[in-house]
Amino acid sequence: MSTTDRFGPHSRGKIDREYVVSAALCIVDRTGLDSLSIRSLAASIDRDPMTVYRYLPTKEALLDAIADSILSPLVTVDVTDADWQGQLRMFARHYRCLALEHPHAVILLSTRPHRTPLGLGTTRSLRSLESVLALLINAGFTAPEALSTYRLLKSFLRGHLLSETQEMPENPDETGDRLSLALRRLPVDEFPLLSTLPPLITAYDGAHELERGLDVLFAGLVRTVVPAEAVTPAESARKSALSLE
Amino acid sequence: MSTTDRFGPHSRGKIDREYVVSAALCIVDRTGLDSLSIRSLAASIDRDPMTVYRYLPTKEALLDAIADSILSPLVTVDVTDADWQGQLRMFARHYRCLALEHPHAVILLSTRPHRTPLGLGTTRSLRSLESVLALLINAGFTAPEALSTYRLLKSFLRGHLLSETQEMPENPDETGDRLSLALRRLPVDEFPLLSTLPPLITAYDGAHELERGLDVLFAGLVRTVVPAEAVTPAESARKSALSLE
DNA sequence: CCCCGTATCTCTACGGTGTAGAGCTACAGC
DNA sequence: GCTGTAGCTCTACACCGTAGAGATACGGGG
Repeated sequence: MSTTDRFGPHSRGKIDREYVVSAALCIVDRTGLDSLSIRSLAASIDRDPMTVYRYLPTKEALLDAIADSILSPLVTVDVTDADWQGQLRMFARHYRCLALEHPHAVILLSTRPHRTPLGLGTTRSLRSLESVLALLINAGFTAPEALSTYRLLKSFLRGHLLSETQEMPENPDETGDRLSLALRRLPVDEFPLLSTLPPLITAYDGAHELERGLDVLFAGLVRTVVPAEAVTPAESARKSALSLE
Repeated sequence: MSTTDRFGPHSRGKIDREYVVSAALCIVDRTGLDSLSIRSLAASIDRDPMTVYRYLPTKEALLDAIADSILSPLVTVDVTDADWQGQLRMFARHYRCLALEHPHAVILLSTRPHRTPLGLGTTRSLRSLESVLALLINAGFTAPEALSTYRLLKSFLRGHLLSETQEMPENPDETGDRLSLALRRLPVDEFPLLSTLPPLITAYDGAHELERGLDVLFAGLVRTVVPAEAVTPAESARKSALSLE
């Protein structure tokens, strides 16, 4: 029984923190957040449970690391672009894309790190905050406005993704049917709208909903904090039409 | 050992679902969500753990019930008021108020019920949805616009409250100090803004942030979906043609 | 009166969890 | 060859959610 006695496909090679975290993310993607335990993770990397603690001090830290790893490819904004709306839109779309690659982990993104002002902690998220602030200030926002706008965008993104992953259960058809059935069964006099609109409610398009939200948000920002014409608004509106995917 | 053998202060009276749920909420408020277990709950009502299952089928159901009970006093909107912005603002403020009474449970509000389209399930939340839809449609929104707007507002509220409870850790002063210290220690060349703005970042006012978000949102809505001064139905019909696909 | 069905609650037990602490194993450098 | 150390494992503990069977008390019909 020497060291290299039994190597699985690739399982007995070198292990590092990143590998452990990605194995954890893999479990979450395949079988849901609830089924991720230190023990199941250890089994998936063919090690003893306690080995995990060589790389992560605690399960909480593991969850934080997962969230961080999902968001790690998040683009940074082009600070020099005068079209701040376009830049923020790209940023938001990219965030959504990254998040939706791991629907079972979205709740981690919206929820972690907890109890840390501005949700910073990793240098990466600091970088994205810094770049958005710079973008907005370059576009004529005051510092408080820029900060507030960043928070507004981030809150909306979090909430939207939470909503979107809730609206999209694993079996869309069946759930949609059950839902519209349930709605139609409501007392018509008490819920005149809900018992009438089910086809509308059932049809949910997350990408479209995000774009619409961004439209409203940017229009509102232009109205309330940047009354001067920063960019040609027609242009950015036109660009919103052809969305990401 | 008769039925009324030992009555604690008030503990051995009648028990019902509502009482159990409120005991659970009490534990969450006092000692955090993590410390709520079926067993700790049972101890707090001086019963055997299994007794809890007389009233709630599962711990998941308990968490849903907690979330529901927090939101249960949520006001319904005055459908006849032409000032939809004012009504929605009141609605949002009330939501925030209710949520912040239970900071440790905010995560439940934003997160449950999971995998249920529109987050409905309880008749109560249906009622609030119905009333907001009616309000907006009365104000001249088309049905799709109204629905989309409801979702937008709800996403923002969720995200905002998540953010706000993260920004407000239990010990504000110490954390604020640590934070601004950490920020000041950043490499100035890489983070010119962040290492300069800490006083701004440290000062966070959730109520103000919410109002600002609502300002932006409403301004944006006026700009993008209700440019004319409301209500003429012909007009809103025309708008619906070009607005939501 | 007893008897019994039912509602309420408890006991016991099972398989799972995160993780503390000590111990094993294999290799690097002297 | 010896030793320090990095990586990993073993054992154990306290706790968790909850299934299933049993206790206990009570209201109503004989």
